[in-house]
Amino acid sequence: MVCADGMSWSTREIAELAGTSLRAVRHYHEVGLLPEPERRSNGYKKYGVPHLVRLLRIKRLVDLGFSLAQIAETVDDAEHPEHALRTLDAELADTIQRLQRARVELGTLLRRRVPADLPPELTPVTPMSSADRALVLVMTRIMGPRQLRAYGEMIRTLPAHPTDREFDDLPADTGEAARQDLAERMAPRLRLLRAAHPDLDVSHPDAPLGEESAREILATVVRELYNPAQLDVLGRVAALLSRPR
Amino acid sequence: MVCADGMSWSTREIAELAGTSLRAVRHYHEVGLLPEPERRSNGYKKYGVPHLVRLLRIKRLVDLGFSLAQIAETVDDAEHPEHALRTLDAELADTIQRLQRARVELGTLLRRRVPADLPPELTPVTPMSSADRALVLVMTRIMGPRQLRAYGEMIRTLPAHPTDREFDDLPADTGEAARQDLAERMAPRLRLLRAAHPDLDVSHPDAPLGEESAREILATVVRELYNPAQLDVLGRVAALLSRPR
DNA sequence: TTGCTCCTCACGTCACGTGAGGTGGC
DNA sequence: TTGCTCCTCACGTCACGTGAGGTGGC
Repeated sequence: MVCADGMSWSTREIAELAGTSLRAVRHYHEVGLLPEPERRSNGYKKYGVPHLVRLLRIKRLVDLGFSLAQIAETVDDAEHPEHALRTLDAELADTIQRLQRARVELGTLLRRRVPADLPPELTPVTPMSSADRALVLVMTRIMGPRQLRAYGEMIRTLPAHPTDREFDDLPADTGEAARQDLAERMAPRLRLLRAAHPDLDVSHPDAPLGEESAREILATVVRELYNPAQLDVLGRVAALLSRPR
Repeated sequence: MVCADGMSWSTREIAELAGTSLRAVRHYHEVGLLPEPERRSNGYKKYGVPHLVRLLRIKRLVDLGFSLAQIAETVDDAEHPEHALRTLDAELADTIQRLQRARVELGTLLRRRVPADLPPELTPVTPMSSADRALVLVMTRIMGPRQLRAYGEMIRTLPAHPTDREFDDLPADTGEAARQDLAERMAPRLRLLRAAHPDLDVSHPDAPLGEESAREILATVVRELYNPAQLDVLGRVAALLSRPR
């Protein structure tokens, strides 16, 4: 490939020289970013110095994070593309923030060894039933930011209580006496929790959906996540809580 | 949409509830991540609570950065997918590093208001000719890390010199006397630069390509970037430098 | 003849976006 | 009849990756 007055390169060679792939070079031809060079008599492409320089310029801008469309606009005017640089910088800053937030969550999930389907700030110290996890997941879309904060605070600080397991494992055909008994043992604790977290009140018009539909959705979800006995207990607890003690 | 025993949602509704797009929901059907719900009599899809919960789970994992293929593998087993979490975390860390490096470069480019086609560590304080810029770009691929460091150090600390512009603007038909004169005025400075940056020596077998091809490529590029008079001056300078003074 | 490199289609990837064209209930 | 929502194809996006099938010089 060495001639008297210089050198020329094959597609593979120029790709390797520039540190990109064969296909990338061809792709830059296809989109018109890099002109096709002359051919040898056998049809092989014959790249020269100008192609190498342009390819290196393209690669540099690609590595910085520019799209090929942006490169096509900026690579030719020698002036300093300040606006493009600032825009890209802002986009990168955004992306980095998103990824870092994700990493913070991943780190918390790994440290606490909890299931990955809930955000850590809504995950209690003690394990949850899958119904409870599903409910929390729905809550993240139903509640407004203020309610969610209160909800998270409650969940994270929730101490284990004997009635938790009892409720989670309640058979669908539990008798009325046992249901009433469980409700009466759950009520005082829930009363305390509500008093400790006043922002939890659903009537705060904080929600993104409006109170009406939020209530409706919540009711539907609860009805499908828990069995009849559990639903009955929840009803009894609500009745106990609505009566001033 | 409210029935006696609960609620069901249209595709648009469930998408909005979950905070994703209509098309995303349909895409999850297509790839088998989300089962299709039953239809109403008119063929409309009728989503229930299980769909909502699954969709929320998918969205959560997508937001964390998992691919749909990974989600398909992990969303079903309730156990803590530690390996997947660690792998993703490492990938995110890598990506963040890359983006941050790009931002550092962008910041330098913006502060120094220099053309974007060169890495800042190889950009001098004084403006360069486009031929010089092209040469530097090629050097980044020809030199090894050690040489590049020396080269960058030299370029960044390079003080302006009257012969710079004179060389850049040298007409192709410059007479011999003027060429010799310019070469003699350039030589002392280049001798000093070489002495100050010993690692610049091309015979360091530091390069990724091997010394032989590096020399060849460099020669070709130089021959195409500068005009005959400039090349002649470079030859005369080299001759002067090779003679001990 | 056997490898090796080069060439040109052309479809695949990933996670959807974006119409096109048609139906159903008010 | 007019809007509105829903439906199903099916092609487009972005920056290439990945063969498939053929040629040319040693």
